[in-house]
Amino acid sequence: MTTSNDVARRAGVSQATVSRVLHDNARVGAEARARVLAAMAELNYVPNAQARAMRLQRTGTIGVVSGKIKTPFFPQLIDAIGSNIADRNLRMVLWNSEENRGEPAALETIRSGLLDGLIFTSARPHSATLHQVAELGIPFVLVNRTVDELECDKVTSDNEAGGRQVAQYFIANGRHQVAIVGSSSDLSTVRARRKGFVDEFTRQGIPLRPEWQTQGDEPYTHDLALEAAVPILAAEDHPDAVFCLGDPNGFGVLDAARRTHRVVPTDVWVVGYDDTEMCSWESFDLSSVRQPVDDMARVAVELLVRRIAEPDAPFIDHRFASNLIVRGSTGNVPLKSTQ
Amino acid sequence: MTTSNDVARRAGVSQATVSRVLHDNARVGAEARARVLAAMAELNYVPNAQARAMRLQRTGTIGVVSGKIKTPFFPQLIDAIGSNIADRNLRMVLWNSEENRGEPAALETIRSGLLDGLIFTSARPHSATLHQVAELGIPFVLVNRTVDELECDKVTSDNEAGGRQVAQYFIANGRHQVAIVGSSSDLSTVRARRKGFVDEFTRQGIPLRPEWQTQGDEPYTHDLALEAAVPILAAEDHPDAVFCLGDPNGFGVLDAARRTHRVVPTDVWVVGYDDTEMCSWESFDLSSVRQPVDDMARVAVELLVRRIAEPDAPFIDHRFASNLIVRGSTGNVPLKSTQ
DNA sequence: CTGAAAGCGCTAACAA
DNA sequence: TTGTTAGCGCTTTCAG
Repeated sequence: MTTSNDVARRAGVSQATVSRVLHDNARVGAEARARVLAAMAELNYVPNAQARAMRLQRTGTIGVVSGKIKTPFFPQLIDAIGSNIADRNLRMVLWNSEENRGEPAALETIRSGLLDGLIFTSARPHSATLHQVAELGIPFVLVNRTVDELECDKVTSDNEAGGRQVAQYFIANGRHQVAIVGSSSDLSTVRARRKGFVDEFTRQGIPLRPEWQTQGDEPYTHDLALEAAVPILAAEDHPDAVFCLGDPNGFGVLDAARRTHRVVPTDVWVVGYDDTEMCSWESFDLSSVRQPVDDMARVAVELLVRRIAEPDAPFIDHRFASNLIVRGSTGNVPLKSTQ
Repeated sequence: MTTSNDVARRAGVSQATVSRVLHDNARVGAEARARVLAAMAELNYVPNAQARAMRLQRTGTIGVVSGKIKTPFFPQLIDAIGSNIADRNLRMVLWNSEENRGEPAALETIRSGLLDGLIFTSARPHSATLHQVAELGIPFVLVNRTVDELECDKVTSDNEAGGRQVAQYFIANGRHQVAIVGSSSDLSTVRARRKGFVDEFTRQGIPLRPEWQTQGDEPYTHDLALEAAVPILAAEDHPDAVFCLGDPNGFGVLDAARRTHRVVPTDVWVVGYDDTEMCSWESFDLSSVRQPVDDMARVAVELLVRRIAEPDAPFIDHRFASNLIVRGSTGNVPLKSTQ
C-alpha cells in the first residue's frame, strides 16, 4: 500500500502538502500541486480511509438492518436504500435481521467506531437493542416498521390508511363478508394495516367474523397463508373478500382459492399489500396496496445524514401516503373517487 | 466514546495492560486483570475497531458485490453469504451491481483499506475492474458467475451439467420439439446452461429450431420471457417443452402458456433454473434445477478467508453438482436413475 | 508481570 | 505557501 508519505517523498514536498492537495480547499502552490498530482498518479495512490476516519471521527459508512431478505419486499427496500447511500459516496454494511441477530451486531459495530449511523427497516416493538441505541445517542432512523415509544426519526407509509382504503373499497362494492389473512404480530406495519381495516368496518357498523381473522406471529409467508385460507374458503359459508397483510399472503390465498375451486374475483376478491413486482404477473394479477418504497428509502437516508451532521435536530416522523393498485383479483373495479 | 486509556486510568494500570487483557493470550496478573475487567464493565467499554484495524492491517470486513437484488435468486445468495460472514464475526459491505456501479466502488473501498477481501456474485466476462482486482493482488472470490480467464478462487454449480440433465430428461420422455427461453448474454451461468442443453441435443442428433431460442442481453426477467414465449407458443406448430435459463423466465413462460391456452404439462413442459422458493407454489409448480446456494456461499466465504490468511495458496475452482427438481410443470415425471 | 514508547496513515493547528 | 508537530486508539516490541 502506498501512503501519502511515499507520495510526499516522490514529489519532494512534505506529507502535509500531499494531504492539502487531497482536499483542494487548502491553498497549495501551483508547482507543488502539479508535482504531487503527478506523484499520486505514478504511484497509483489511494488515501487510507481508515486513517482518515480515525482523525475525522467519521467513517462514511452506514449500517442497515434489513428485514427477512428472502421475501419480495425487503430487497426492494435494500436496493433503494443502497442506491441512495451509493449516490452520496457512502458505503452500506448490511445485516439480515433474521433471528434478531442483526440489531445487536449493528449496535456493536457502530459502538466500535466503524459506522456513522444506522437504519433499521424491521424494528420490533420493545426491542432492547433499539432502546439501547437510542439511549446511547447513536444517530439512527427507523424506516418501514417503527416503534411508537421511541423518539427518533421515522419514515413510514400510512399503513392504517392503506387498510382503511381496502375496507372502504370492499364495502363500497358490497363485499361485506371479509377475511383477514396475515400475521397478528405487533409489528407496526401489520398491526396498523389490520387496525385501519377493522376500524373502518366497525365505523360502518359491519360485523367481522373472528374465525375469519388469522392469527400467528410469523409474518408474510405464502405457505402459512395458504394453510390458513383453505379451510376458510372451502366452507359452504365463505368470505367474499380477503384482505392480506402482505403480498406473499395474497399469493397464498390465491393458491388456496385455486385449491378450493373458488373463482377469483367472482366468488372472492383478494387484496395484498406492498405491490411487489409479482402482483402484476398474469398468474396472480393481484390488487395490492403500494408503498412508495423509493421515496421512503430516499428520505430515510436523507434524515440519517442530517442526524449525523446535526445530532440535536428535532425528530421527524415522515409518513407517506399509500395507494391501492386495482387489478384482476378484485375484478379491476376502479376505486371510487370519493374514497 | 471511552477508550482503553480511560479504562487504564480507572483501573490504575497502563494502557498496554488493558490491551493485553483484551486479548487474553498475553499473561496478565490476576489482580490487574480483575481491576481492568471491572473498569471495562463500569465504563461500558468497546474497543475501537478502526484503530485496531489500522495497527493490524486487518479490518474484519468483507465486501460483497451482489447481482440484481430485486430478483428471487440473489437475495438467497446474499442471505447465505451474510450468515456465513456473521458466523465468523465478520461484517459485510454490500453493493448491488446494477449498472455495474458495484465493482468499481468495491475496488475503491478495498484499496482505501476498509476491507479484507471481496466476493463477486455476478462477474461479467471482460470486466476491467475484475482484472484490475486480480492484478493488484487483492484477495477475492468469484461465486455463482465466473470469468474463465481469471485466475482466482471460484465457486459455482455445474450449470452445463444442469442444462444437460434437462435435455436428457426432455429427450427421454419424448419431448423433442424444444424451445430455450432466456438471455443469450455471455454471462457464465446462462451460457453454460444453454450450452449443456444444446450440446446434449446435438450429441443425440436431435435438431433444435433456431427460431425457438430467444436472444437478448437482459437476463432473468419475467416480462421479457412472456413476450418472447407468447408467439412461440401461440403458433400451430409449437414446442412441446421449454427450457428456461432462470426461474423468472419460467414463470413468464407459464404465463405465456396461460395466455395462449396451452396446457402445462399436457401441451408443453416447462423447466426453470435455480429452484427459487416460488417454484413450489401451486400457481407455478415449476420443475427447476436447484443450485446448492447455501453450500456455495459457505465455500465462497471459506475460500476468501483462507485467501486472506494465505495470499499464495493455490487457487481452487469448486464446482458443485446441481439437480433437477421435478414438479407438475413436467407432469411430475420422475427422472430416470440412469440419467 | 507490567510500563514506556513507537507507529499504523491521516488531518489540522501552529509556525515559519 | 509550506513544513513541523501533535494526536485519533490501538497493538506490540523492548526494558525493567
